[in-house]
Amino acid sequence: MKKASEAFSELEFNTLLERLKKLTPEAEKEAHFEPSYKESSFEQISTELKKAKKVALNFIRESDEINSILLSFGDSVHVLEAAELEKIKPYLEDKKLKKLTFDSKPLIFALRFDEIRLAGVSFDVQLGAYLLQPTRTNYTASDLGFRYLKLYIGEGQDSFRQAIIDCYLAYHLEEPLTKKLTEGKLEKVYNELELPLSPVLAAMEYRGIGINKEELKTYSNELAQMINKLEEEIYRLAGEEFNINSPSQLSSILFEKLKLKPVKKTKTGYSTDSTVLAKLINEHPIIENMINYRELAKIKSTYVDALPKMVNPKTKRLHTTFNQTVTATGRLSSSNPNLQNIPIRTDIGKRIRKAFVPARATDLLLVADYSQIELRVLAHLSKDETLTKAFEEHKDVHQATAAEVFGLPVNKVSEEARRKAKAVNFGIVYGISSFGLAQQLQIDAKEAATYIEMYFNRYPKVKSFIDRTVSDAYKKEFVKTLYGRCRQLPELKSNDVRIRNFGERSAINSVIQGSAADIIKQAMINVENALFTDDLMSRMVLQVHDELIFEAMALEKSALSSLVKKQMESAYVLHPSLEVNISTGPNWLEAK
DNA sequence: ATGATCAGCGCGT
DNA sequence: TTACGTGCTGATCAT
Repeated sequence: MKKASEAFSELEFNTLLERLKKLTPEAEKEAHFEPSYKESSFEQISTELKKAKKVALNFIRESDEINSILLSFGDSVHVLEAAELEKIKPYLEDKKLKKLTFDSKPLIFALRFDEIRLAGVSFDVQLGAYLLQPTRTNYTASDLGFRYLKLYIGEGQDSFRQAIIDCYLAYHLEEPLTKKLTEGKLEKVYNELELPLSPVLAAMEYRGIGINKEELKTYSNELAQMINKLEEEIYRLAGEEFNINSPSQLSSILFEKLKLKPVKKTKTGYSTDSTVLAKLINEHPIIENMINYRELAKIKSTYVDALPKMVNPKTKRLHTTFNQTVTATGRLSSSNPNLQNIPIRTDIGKRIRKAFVPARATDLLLVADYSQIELRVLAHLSKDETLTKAFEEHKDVHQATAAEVFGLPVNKVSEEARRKAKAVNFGIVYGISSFGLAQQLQIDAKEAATYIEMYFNRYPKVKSFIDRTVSDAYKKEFVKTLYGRCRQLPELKSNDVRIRNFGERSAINSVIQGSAADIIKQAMINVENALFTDDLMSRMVLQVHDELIFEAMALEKSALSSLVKKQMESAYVLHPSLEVNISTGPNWLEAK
């Protein structure tokens, strides 16, 4: 049983592991690990605290409030009442006393309410475990305790016991995890990127971003009316009422009742997604209404109605959570609410962005975005002269690609050709196949294959970079980014060619996307430091993969612009160099 | 009835 | 079936 569980874990077959756990009878979970703890007062631990070089730290919290303070010097976990926080404050703020944590960001966040700035966090179990295995879905005490300390820790502990265990693990996982990080040459990305980024993210979350609730409320009513009209029209054209939001009900209306020709299948029936609807647009008038309905319903339910509910009543602002241990590539993710997927493409969606505003109407939002960071990273890593030169000469890269691939002079590149070249560029970054490109461009696979062939003809070093990356990945079963961030690729060992192909695409994309993620993380740390050094009041509030959004004090607009541009462009010395565009406005729409 | 989970879908970079 | 995410609604199943 133990062996099998370990093997699955090793291969990161997460779902299999989960299933295995469910099958484990209670009896096999014997030898539960029981951490010892004792209720202590500040006086009882003050001597040890004074002489300590490091201490594991955790809190027991209820909503935003700290109930108990947990400290460990290695043996038993001390549980102190929250009332002792004031006495411990100087130790928490002392950067020379190393804090070992299980998950530092919530601790930093919790302390902010008591106006304590946690300093000296030298170890974070979650960040370390993530860098070692970025494709795992979670990093529980139970999994990590077993993996690195061979402890049997039951899942589903009550919150008190869990907090004690986490504190214990924060102390005792430091050595084995640090050793593994060193072995994997992950110290740089750990110490210089993830660890210092964590308090920056905490500050951004804490600050939040302003949103105009009333504007969204008005918009919700407008959308409701428009949706209502479309609904009636759809019912009329269908000849009956049905749940338009149900793909299965819609499918039977379109493909059974109205006898439209199915375009593609899903696991459970015929697809009704937007590409299918687009192909059916001339077959029946109901389709156009459906397309419009889908767009409005999506915007209303996901944004217009959802966001106002998430405004913090105390701060009147939206506070996202930036997840630092979720993505396979090293990107951040954002949740509750997700502020990394706010609409921008359509006019319907743009009104959402307009509702994102600074705290004071006199202030501004400033958006700083990296221009083509992923393609620049590709040029840098591949050292392809043609691609590098395009950036150095400040060309429109998609237009330049079109000129190369289609053999046209730049001024003869049509919108159509540029659009195709743009899809090819995206395809390269994602790890291309002619089938995928064909589907994207709605052309046949043969034509797509010639585009790809021509691309590699004109950018031979991109081709050799991709080949090198893939063959390296097969050899090592992992790939690394600019900063040494690692992604394991067990898919490359699969006997299934589709799974191996996925592994190959992941290899290419992870290096490029992950390196870009490294760079913007470095930039965030540097920008944050520079804001303090220059004593600016403006603050970074959001990150959306290749852009940073700031709340800019009106008087600081120009100082902030130059600071941000300078810090972002110098975050990493790339060849071709990094380029950042900056714009400002009274809301997020007008700052783009 | 209520909650958990999956499928389908579509928003962003 | 070109990468990486979050989250909505509806359907289904367990409680």
